[in-house]
Amino acid sequence: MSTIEKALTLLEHFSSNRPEIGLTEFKKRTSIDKGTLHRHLTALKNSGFLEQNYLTKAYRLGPAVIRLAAVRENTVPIVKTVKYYVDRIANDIHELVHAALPQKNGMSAIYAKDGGNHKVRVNFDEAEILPFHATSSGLALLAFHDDTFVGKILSKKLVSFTDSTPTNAIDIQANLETIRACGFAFTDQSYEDEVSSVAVPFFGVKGDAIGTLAIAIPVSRINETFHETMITKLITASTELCRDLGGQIPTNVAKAWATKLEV
Amino acid sequence: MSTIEKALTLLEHFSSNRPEIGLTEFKKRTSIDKGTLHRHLTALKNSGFLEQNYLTKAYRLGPAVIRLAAVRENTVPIVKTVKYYVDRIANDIHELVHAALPQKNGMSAIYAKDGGNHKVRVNFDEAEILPFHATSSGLALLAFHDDTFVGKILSKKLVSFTDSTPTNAIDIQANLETIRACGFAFTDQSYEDEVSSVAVPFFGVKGDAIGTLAIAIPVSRINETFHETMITKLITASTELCRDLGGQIPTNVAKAWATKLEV
DNA sequence: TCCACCGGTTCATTATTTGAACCAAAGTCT
DNA sequence: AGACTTTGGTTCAAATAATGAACCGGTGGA
Repeated sequence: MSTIEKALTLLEHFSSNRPEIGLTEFKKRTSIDKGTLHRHLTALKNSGFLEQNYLTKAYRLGPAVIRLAAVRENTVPIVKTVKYYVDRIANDIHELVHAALPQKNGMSAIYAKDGGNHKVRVNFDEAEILPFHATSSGLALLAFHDDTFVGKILSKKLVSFTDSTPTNAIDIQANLETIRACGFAFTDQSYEDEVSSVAVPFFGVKGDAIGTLAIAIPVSRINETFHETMITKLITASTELCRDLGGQIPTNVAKAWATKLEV
Repeated sequence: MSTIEKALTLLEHFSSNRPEIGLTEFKKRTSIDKGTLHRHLTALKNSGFLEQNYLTKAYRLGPAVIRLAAVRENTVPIVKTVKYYVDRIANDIHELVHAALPQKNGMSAIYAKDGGNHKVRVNFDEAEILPFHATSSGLALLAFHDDTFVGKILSKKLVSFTDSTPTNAIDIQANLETIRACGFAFTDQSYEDEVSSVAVPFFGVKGDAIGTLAIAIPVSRINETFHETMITKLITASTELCRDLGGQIPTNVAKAWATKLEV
């Protein structure tokens, strides 16, 4: 791993929950030498990717990322495009809907909308990293991503979040096979207790999965017909989204989705 | 300069105008060796900061920046806060208003709104880098930034964009002195022909300039009273913005602004 | 006053970065 | 068709930058 990658990996530690991280805390989280860490953090600071809380000396993300995101969104307006469909589904089914993109170690939600007026609702932290193996978003993406990537992810230690988190690579591989066949992923309390979720991938120009649309829902509100409704809504939205983005739905997925919609 | 900083500098070359850059084009723009460039670009790609157009092999910004910007905006909601004031001024004076943050080599607009219904309007490219020495935004920021930073900027070669672009460091230093005294910056066709602009800084917790609010306007529509109106609107907005962000307006600026508002 | 903890720095050792030359593929001109 | 150009990408010895154990100085308790 190059120095550049090592340094950029540090940025992954920031999230809405953990917006500021000090030198010592970084050391605990990474087991990189303090000297090295300091030099990397300083480099990131000099480049505008980090800035320091001048009182606590803790680091937080800097203004450079704002500009880059604006350029990216100007180039490939995924967030804007995805927003329309997430909102539509959320308003339709009154549950928490989100869209996520893959990062190195998991999916990152780029937009979420809770269409619910329920008292019990799924708590959702935007910009958190959702682990690939424990979430429907993650599995839906892996199922349609290249094998080397999947292999890399599944060869790492698979953290257990609940009693139902799948941690056996072989089981997961089998599940991915199922997901490939039916075109969507379903998980039951594998990341958070009492929460189930359904996800479908959406595809880029090469027919590769570039992101996911997903619904998270308290297990108490799931039943057979609602399950079907969610899947139908997701499939329809993803189909339109792929068209908007100029993406290509792989033929076998298109077929699986078509049969699902017919029923 | 560390390897990390060198690599991150590459990201500055992307803008809305130039969303994709190939290896050879990078080489032309940077005079860095092709081998090195390729390794850096690959590292950025591996980290999700870049992705490649699979047909042309050109690089463009990747999905990692979206997540980071979301976290940053969650941590320090500058864009959201600034939007309110930019919109307000734009609707008031019917001209192009924007807010910008400093990057390494210039200001980067984070939000812009054209409140105008004129036929002649200023063309504005969001996420473009506005050079410090040639724009009112840039000068307004430099005037209230630390001297070492200013020195570093002014010691570089100052590119000329129009016949009126100031390229003499001493003249600019003198101008900064004036800006410090009156609390705002004014430029006349120094970056684009036929366009004038006015800018005020806004301040962070330490009383340091962290960004600017600015108005760009075709020279044909400028007159004495409108000039004053613009400055008043900007000063009022920046004062409120600093309050929202928990920023501290340096006492001499506060004084200058107060006298300006009284008139 | 002492001690622990914080961010930050130093410098000899070590490992990575660098870049000139090279390769392969795709396009372009004759 | 064949030569030439331009593209992205790779190689490996030489040059340079990254590394990390030990150290520094300030701060906030006990």
